[in-house]
Amino acid sequence: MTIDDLVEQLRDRGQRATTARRAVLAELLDAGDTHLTADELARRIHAHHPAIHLSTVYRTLDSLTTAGLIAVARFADQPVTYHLATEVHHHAVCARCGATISFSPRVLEPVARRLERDYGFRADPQHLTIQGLCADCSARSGQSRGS
Amino acid sequence: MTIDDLVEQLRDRGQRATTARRAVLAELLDAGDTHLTADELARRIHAHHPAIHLSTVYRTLDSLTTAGLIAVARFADQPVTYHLATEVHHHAVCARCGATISFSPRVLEPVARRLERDYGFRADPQHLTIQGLCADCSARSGQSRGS
DNA sequence: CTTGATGCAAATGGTTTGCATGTTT
DNA sequence: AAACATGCAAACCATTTGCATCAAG
Repeated sequence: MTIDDLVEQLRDRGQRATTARRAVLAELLDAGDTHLTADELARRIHAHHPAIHLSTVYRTLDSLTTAGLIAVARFADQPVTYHLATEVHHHAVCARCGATISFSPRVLEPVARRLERDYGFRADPQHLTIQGLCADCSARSGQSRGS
Repeated sequence: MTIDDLVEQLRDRGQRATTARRAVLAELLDAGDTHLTADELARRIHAHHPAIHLSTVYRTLDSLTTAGLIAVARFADQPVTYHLATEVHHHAVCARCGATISFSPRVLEPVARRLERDYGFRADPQHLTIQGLCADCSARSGQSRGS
């Protein structure tokens, strides 16, 4: 997966390939698994393109999301984060220490089947976040439970 | 489940039973399944207690959440909503028409088992929202999108 | 009467928007 | 050239906070 691939996809969806969009895609590609907020993206982009404004980053993220190139992830109270949509995944977040685990959509298949069977609902979970306790914290805390 | 029950629970957790808290609990009880935003709550409360300030509602919601009496639900871009924690449930939200289905935590058990087995992660999903298409929209799939 | 909750106003922080200008096609 | 994207500053909206006052235990 290269920036040119992404730019091509962009064009295929009828969107223009501007400097800002290339820059956003480049940074997201560079970030790998890491999810970035609009602000973090803007900061990184500024290193190479000081003129690209935060508001443009927001608009760009919006276009790219609409185009289906990137996906949005929402963690608790934190600002929204973005990542390439190349591979869907979900998160398990430890409520105590904040550790996050990524897991495959396959894990949710039983749920999807159940919702389809019971309600005719066709689940298409884009980015789920499941709370809980990671192995370490759950070992350390025994039965007592935090908020 | 009555307001007095709730107030008792509140006291049990060492929190004070103030007018604001009673009012918030009363409205949430009255709302039933409907999830309310802080603003909606404040508006309703104003009918009986015009002096209760929105910021107090926020603080109250915070206390009640900490006390475990109410739970938070986050829908897409909308402001956070609250509901009584009497019974945990999750939501399937139609990405097209916005229809929501509530489903039981039992549906998620296979996922919880899987996360525990694979990662030692003990899931405690407080309020999940799964996107997808409701039966109706998925039947007439391919149309324009409402809000 | 002590601790904690409230009202108010003002601040915060993430995100959006109007408009004139610049860039992509 | 036409359509669209951008920079900037200002608006927006949900939520939070400092502080003086008030109510619950």
